[in-house]
Amino acid sequence: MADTRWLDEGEQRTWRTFLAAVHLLEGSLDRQLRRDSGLPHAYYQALAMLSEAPGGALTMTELAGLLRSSPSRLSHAAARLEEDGLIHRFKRLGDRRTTIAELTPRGLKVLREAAPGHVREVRRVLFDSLTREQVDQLREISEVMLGELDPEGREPRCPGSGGAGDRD
Amino acid sequence: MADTRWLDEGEQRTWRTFLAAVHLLEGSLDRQLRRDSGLPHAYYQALAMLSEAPGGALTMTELAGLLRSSPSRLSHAAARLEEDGLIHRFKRLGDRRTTIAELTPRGLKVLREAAPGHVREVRRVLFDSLTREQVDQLREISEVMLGELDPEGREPRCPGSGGAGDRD
DNA sequence: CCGGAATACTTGAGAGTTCAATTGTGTTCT
DNA sequence: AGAACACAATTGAACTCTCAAGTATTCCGG
Repeated sequence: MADTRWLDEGEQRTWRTFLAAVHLLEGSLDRQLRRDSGLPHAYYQALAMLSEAPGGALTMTELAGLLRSSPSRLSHAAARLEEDGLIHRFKRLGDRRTTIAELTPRGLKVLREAAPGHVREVRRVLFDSLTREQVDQLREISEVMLGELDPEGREPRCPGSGGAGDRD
Repeated sequence: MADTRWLDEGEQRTWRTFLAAVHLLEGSLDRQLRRDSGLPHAYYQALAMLSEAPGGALTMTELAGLLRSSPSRLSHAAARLEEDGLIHRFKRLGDRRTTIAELTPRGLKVLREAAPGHVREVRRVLFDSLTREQVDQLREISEVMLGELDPEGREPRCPGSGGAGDRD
């Protein structure tokens, strides 16, 4: 094991600032969504993905892929969302192993009501203070990271349009 | 309430890619550290901050500030770290309200052993794939975010040098 | 068409984070 | 000095996430 190449001055500053920013950003988003809609950010994202899928429905596996969530995490989330009546789960005839998650009218309503405040928050903590150039830079940097972390590369976006517009 | 300014194409792609990347990145770091040292990333960070503080000690409030952690979170973390013998807590004479957290020799050892693998992981998932320019861009972007999210602006870095070098 | 492997999802336990409430201590103002 | 306030830290409950197992179903090679 060769001796470690530590982070240099610039890298370390970047790394720590980045970690701090991300930590606060997630807290901020989560707090806002919980307060205004009762949903944690991750659950909101699930509803958002469903809303963009054709028919407002996806299999658990598809949804997990889009959210880059473990099956387990999604299962727990879906259980809660279903209990709250925001989605419902069912099986397709002829396939007893796949589960479909579908946005309920109530789920769509909650999503629609939460969306504006959420987008405002996203703008406030991120886009409002970044230049157009920085937004592009951040996308490229994120794509590089994602390439390293998720080589399979699930689709970054959702094709459909059965949903409710771009909810974040 | 004016009608919402939704994210445009570019912003949305940036936002989603960023979220996905960050989510995977945190998972990756946390998994690596837990596996190799038994510590979650947040706890590792606490040890790292202490190791850089003069005397390997900080008050809970100071440490919370550096980690951008709530007092509660830090308290729980400290309880666990103390139970594991990685830090210990005590009061200064003449001040019965402030608590000092101090790295133990064992804590320093654990940190030292965990550091190389952690830095390797940080390089692998981030710095290895970014250009020098992108690292600078990411720092600037993070600083902007941080400015918005933490206007008080705790010091981004630790002054001291009683510790064990730059452990991330 | 049978048996092993892969797939789809769920479950339960354990751990960390958050929020609200609490305790104890120092500070300040009159 | 005494009361009100602010500060430092902790606690417990609720919630989410992770990991490891477990169940059920489908696929596939011989």
